[in-house]
Amino acid sequence: MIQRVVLSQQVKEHLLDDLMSGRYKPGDRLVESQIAKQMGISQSPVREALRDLVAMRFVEVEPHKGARVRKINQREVLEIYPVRARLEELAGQLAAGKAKAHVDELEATVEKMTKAYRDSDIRTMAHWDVHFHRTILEASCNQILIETWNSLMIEARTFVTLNKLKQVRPDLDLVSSHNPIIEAIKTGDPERCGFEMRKHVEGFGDVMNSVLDDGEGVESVAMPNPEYATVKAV
Amino acid sequence: MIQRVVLSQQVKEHLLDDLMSGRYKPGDRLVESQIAKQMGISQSPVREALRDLVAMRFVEVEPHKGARVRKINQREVLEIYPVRARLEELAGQLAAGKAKAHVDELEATVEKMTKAYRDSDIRTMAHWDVHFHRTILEASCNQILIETWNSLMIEARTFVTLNKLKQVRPDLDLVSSHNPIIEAIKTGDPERCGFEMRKHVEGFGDVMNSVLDDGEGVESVAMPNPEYATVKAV
DNA sequence: ATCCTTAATATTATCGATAATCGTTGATAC
DNA sequence: GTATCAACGATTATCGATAATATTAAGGAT
Repeated sequence: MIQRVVLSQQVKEHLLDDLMSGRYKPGDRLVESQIAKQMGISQSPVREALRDLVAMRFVEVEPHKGARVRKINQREVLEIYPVRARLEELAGQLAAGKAKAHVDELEATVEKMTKAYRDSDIRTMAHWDVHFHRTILEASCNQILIETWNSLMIEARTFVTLNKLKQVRPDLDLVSSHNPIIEAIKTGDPERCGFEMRKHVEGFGDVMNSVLDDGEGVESVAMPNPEYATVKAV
Repeated sequence: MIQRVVLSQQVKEHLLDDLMSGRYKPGDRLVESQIAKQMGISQSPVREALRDLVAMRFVEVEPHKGARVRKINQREVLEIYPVRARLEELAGQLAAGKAKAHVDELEATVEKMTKAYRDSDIRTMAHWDVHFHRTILEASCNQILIETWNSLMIEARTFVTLNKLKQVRPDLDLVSSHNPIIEAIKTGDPERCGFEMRKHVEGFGDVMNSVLDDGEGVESVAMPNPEYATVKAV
C-alpha cells in the first residue's frame, strides 16, 4: 500500500470513489474489518475514514451496529433546492462586481457542459455544472458562505439528479439556463445577479419536484416562490 | 470512568464543555495522550472525539502535528450574518403558517432571555436566544435547512458574540428586537415573517460590524443590504 | 406454531504497544 | 554569529489483540 498521505485519508478517498461510482448502494453495510482486510491495512484508519464520511453525510453509523451507506430520500433531494437558492442568491449579489473577471471561464464551463451533455456523459456534466456554481460562490469572497454551500455536497447530489433528469426527461435543456446568469454578471448588477442565480436554482427545484412527484407518492416540498420555470423544454 | 455511552462520545462532550467554558483557549494544543491519561482511558476514543470536533469546526488538526482549538477570526464572525440572514429568512417564510402554534413558547423564550439579560448571565441568554431561532427553524419543516443552520454552530458563536456586545456596548437592547418576529408570526404572512427574520439577523450583523470595526483594524464584511438597523439603543 | 432463553457468531469499541513523523536542541563548520 | 545537520524527545498514525455489544441460530417451554 502507498504511503504518501495518511492512510485514513487514502481510505476515505477510496471509499468516496466507490460511493460516487455506485459500487456501494444506499443501505449497504460498510464493515470496518472487511474493508481493512481488503485494503491490506488495519481497522483504525478505516474507522477514521468512515467517521469522516459520516461528517460528509455520505454514511451513517449507529453505535455498536456499524456504518451503512446513507440513503438520501427524495424529500431531502427536494428540500435542498430552496436552501441552495438562497445561498446562491446571496453569492450572486456579493459576487456581482468581482465575478466579471471570471466571465470567460464561466462561458468556457458552459461550453464543456454542453459537450458532455451531447456525449451523454452525465458525470462530466455534473462536474462542470458544479464548477460553474462554485466559481460564483468563490467570487463572493465569503468563506462561511462557501463552506456552508460545500457542506451541502452539491457535487455528489448533482450527479444523481442529472442522471435522473436525463432518464425521465431527456427533452429538457439543462445547460442553457446558465446563460442568463452570465448575462447578469456582465452587467455587474448585484440584484440581477442574485435574482438570476436564485431563479436558476429554484427552477431546477421545480422540475425535480414535478419529476419525483409523479414518480412515487412523495408530497411536494414547500417552495416559497414557485412562480417561475427556468428550465425550458427544447 | 462511566460506561453508559460510547467513550468517544463522552470525551467529545467533555471537551466541548471545556471549550465552551473557556478552559481551553483558541490556539491551545489538544494532545491526545495527555487527555487520555487525564481521563484514564486510551488514546483511541480521544482521537475519535477530536475528529468529531473538527467536523464541528471547533478544532483543527494538521496531519502529524496534532489538534488545536480553532481560533475563529473576526472576518469569520462577521461573514456569518449574511448567510444566517438568508437561511432564517427562508425559515421564516416556510414557518409562517406552522409557527403560530409556537407563539406562546417564543414569548416565553423572550421572557427567559430578558431575565438572563438582567442577571447579566450571558451564557443563559445565548442559550435562549438560540432556542428562539431554532424554534422557528424547526417549524420550517425543511430538514436540510435545519441541518445547514445547525452546521453554523450558532450556539457557540452566539455566546462569544453576546459576551463581546455586552462588554463594549452595554447600552444596546439585545432582546426586544425579537418581538417584531413574533408579531409577524401572529399575522401568518410568509413574506413578513421572512422579512423580519432577515432584518433581525442583518441588524445584528451591522452592529457587530461596527463594534469590531473600530475595535481592531478589520475591514468590514460585504453586506448586500445594510439599509436598516434593528438593534436599538435604549 | 409462537415465544422466550441461550449459545454461537459477527462486528464494533477500546486497549496497549510500536512505527512514523515533527520540532527542537545542541554540536560542528564556516 | 549564523547555518547545517544529527540525535533526541514529544506526539501522531497505525497496528494487532481483546473486551463489549448486537445479531442470528438453535433449542426448549407453553
